[in-house]
Amino acid sequence: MSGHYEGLRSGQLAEAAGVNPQTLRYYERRGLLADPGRTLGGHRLYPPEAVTVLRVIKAAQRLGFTLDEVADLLETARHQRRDAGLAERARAKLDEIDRRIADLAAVRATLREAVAAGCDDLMECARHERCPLPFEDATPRS
Amino acid sequence: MSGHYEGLRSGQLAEAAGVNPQTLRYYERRGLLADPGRTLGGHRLYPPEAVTVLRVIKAAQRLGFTLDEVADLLETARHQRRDAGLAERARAKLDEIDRRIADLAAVRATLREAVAAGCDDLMECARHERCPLPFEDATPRS
DNA sequence: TTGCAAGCGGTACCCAGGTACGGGCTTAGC
DNA sequence: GCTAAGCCCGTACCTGGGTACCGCTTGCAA
Repeated sequence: MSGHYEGLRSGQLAEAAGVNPQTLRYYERRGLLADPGRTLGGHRLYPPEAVTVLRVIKAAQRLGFTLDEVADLLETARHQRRDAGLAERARAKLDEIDRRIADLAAVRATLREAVAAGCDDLMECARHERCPLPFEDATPRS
Repeated sequence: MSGHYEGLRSGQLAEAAGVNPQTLRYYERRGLLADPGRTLGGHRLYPPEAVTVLRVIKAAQRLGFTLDEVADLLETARHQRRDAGLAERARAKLDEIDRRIADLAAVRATLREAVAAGCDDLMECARHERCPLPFEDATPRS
């Protein structure tokens, strides 16, 4: 019964989840982590499930969701709403990622052409026509 | 002979190149744009070639080069050095882009699996095993 | 009981690539 | 000569995802 509390201190949670302790406070401010309980002295005391929440956050980040999107996803999950669950947002994110891949593929093609054409000096290429580099203004496209 | 100067004022150059006038000063600070001449009153006066330089910068950015890399590329071009021309850096950038595409493709595959598996709630998935989402810690891989 | 690590809140800083603001000058046209 | 627009410089702000520093308080064990 040594007067210590149940749960994890911020340092322990940070350690367990592999993040910086400061990041916990940051996530709390951003609404990703619910306000934890406190000891009498005001130190944070997290329930063990917090480790899972952090792992979920990191997994979602790896899938390309921003912290705002993750906060939203968690909020939806907490309130059992069905308005736009993970599946739908995952589909939207898939489209986004497909677009990013397409953009990168276009850039890759251009770079390949530049290498193939033997471009070796940007300014030179810009002057002497017939260089594959896209000097004309960007097509906004969005 | 109305007493006005030859060349472009910053507003004209910005307009011609499709950038914000503030961006010109920013590029100057970053070493991408050489210090232009000045009028007697201290206003910048750019040679017409500056438009080309700006187009080159924008083209290189579109190809995924950072401003520091572009500054380097232009510096190399100006001094006629052969130490690591555009071609070599373009090849390095190609590899970088290939890696980014591969990362995105992996994320895409995971998202597809999650959608296919019918995941609709992050926290639920994290608890009930057999969800394809990568909750285990990231493989650093770099 | 006392010593010291760990945690507290608030604020500032980091990266890139810009953009905005404000007070005061210059320039161009009439 | 006058006026309006344009430009000067310095500085602060923005996004996104954190990280660091500070002086002070708590927790806990020897």
